[in-house]
Amino acid sequence: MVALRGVLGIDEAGRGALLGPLVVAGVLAPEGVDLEVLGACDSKVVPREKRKEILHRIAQEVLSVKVWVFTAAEVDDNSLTELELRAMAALIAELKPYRAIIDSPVNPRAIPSFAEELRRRTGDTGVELVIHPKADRDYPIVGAASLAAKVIRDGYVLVLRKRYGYFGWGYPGEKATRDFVRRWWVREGKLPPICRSRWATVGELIDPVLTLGKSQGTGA
DNA sequence: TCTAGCGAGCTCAGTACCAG
DNA sequence: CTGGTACTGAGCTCGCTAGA
Repeated sequence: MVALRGVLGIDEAGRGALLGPLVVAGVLAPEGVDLEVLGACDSKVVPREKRKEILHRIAQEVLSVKVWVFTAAEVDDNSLTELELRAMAALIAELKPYRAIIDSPVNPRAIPSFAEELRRRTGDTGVELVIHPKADRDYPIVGAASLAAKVIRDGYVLVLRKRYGYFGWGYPGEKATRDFVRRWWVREGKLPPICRSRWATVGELIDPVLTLGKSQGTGA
């Protein structure tokens, strides 16, 4: 296979979610392609229903769009940073970009050690690593990856809803998500298989007595 | 009515600091 | 030197408000 050298943007979706997968996406494009014109930007400012349409346009102009999906069980067994390192190293190894621009998943002070570890894992690919906080906002190629990750995660969520029932988008702040976990716990006596059991929120949801005790203790 | 902007509240991980 | 804790900052979405 002939390597198509280009710029790779990497971003993830679902990091803070309680239910559903963590998705890491990479978009490889030739340098010079104006993805901003196509709508590539920080996915947080794009309405959910428009993301798919923009991604479709972007996909027609880039060399490759790849995603890695980690289940809730995998998130339970590994740190989020470890999983992201794994996906990023695999994306770089497979797509062989000359430059990879990554939305930093770690504290700015931790970027040097994160970059060193990623470089160790990518070996002698010669890739230039650019790790930047809020890169999805500042680099259209990372914005495109951000959109891809969110669209793919949304797709997974829709499939999971069909199988397990409605649970919102899986974030702790959503009532639907919390209600779903509570109901499942009451009905099944265990956590749903799509739930990240080590999240602190889970303990509060399935142990209302403890939570009540805590709220009573801190109140009044 | 729709969209954009901002803040709130949730998560985790890395670093710095302090006590033993 | 080691281990625990606090702080900081990254991610995520939702909900409210203002303006077009």
